[in-house]
Amino acid sequence: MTSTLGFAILSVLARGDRTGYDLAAAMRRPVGYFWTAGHSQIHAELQKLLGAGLVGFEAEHGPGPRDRKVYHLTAEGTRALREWVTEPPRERPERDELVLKTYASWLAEPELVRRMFADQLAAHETRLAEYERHEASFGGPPAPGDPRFGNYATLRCGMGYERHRAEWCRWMLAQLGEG
Amino acid sequence: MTSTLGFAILSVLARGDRTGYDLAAAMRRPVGYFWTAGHSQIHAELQKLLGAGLVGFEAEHGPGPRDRKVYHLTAEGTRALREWVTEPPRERPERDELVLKTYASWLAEPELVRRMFADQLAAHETRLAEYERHEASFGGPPAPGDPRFGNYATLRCGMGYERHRAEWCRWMLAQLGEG
DNA sequence: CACAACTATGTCAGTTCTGACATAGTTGAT
DNA sequence: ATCAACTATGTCAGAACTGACATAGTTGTG
Repeated sequence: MTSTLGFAILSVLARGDRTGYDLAAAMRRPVGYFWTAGHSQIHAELQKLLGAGLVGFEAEHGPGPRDRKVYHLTAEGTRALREWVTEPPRERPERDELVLKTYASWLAEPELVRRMFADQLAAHETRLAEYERHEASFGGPPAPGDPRFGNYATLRCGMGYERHRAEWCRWMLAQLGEG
Repeated sequence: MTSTLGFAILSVLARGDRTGYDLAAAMRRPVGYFWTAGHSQIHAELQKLLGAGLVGFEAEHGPGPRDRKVYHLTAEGTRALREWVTEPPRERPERDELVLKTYASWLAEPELVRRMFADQLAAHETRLAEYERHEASFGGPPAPGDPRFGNYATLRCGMGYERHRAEWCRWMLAQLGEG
């Protein structure tokens, strides 16, 4: 019944109480690397989670025309999240615009395709360097019971992904003939 | 104006004329590896492409209560597709349920997490073996102007992806402590 | 002091996407 | 002969998602 977005929100809330605004910020970074949502969607989903009793909030007088609401997991929310975590994931990433373009790339001018992949390669290398700097700041993997383990493990996945993508881009450039 | 799904359809049609049914089959395999759509969405999108003049069709008497319609690219459709191919892709995959679960995995029983990753690893190894068998059937990379190049290049991407994922699963299992 | 950026909430219209429902002829296996 | 699977089209309700609009106090910079 609860959507994956709902569990994404619960995952962030499990690390500490947040406002909807803070949740939206987390949905950009670091959660945005593997799940995204705009703030309008988050406010709507919070209403559903509230209705299902998985989260609660405390209101305080805040900036803007409305109360500031700090959301927290309920006991039931924690239980639901814990159960969801180890259920086999149904979906693997199934939409990838670059791969779709590649599927149709035989139609296009090779030089333009080459440029697109060169740009992609540069972007992947930049991102990998960022991730590596970020990884260094951890100073080794946290224990699997530590919330930081989640961040570290997803970062490692991101690093592997960037390496795989960069390698594929290099392979594509070799196929297309350099320059 | 045309959605990415529209271009996915045009990409399939560029390889030969198809019915909506055939397009839906292609959207499962092989296009489904990087872009998915149900047949209801495909019929709706075909109406839009028709309205935009990017595709046309020829009707013939067919099974079922309605005519069978064989769709084809128009000259304008080919032009639009060719232009789209080398425009920089805006999106990279941004929803990955397994990674989201990993982000919250510190909450769960390590043994259950371990099992989930062992299952994932097995699935990736199976898929990689399938892809490798498929790759062997190509007998080397087609030239970049050949439609089969699109299939081959996306398959290579899939192989790299499965390898990267399997490696990450193995790393996770090592972190969690084997069995 | 002015102005920008940030904090913080929400609505709303429109698009996309999913899954179920509906219909009906052809083909192949037992 | 019967039955299942396949070919082939489409609708529809509802959920998910995007991007714009709306409001307004606080904080920091020049």
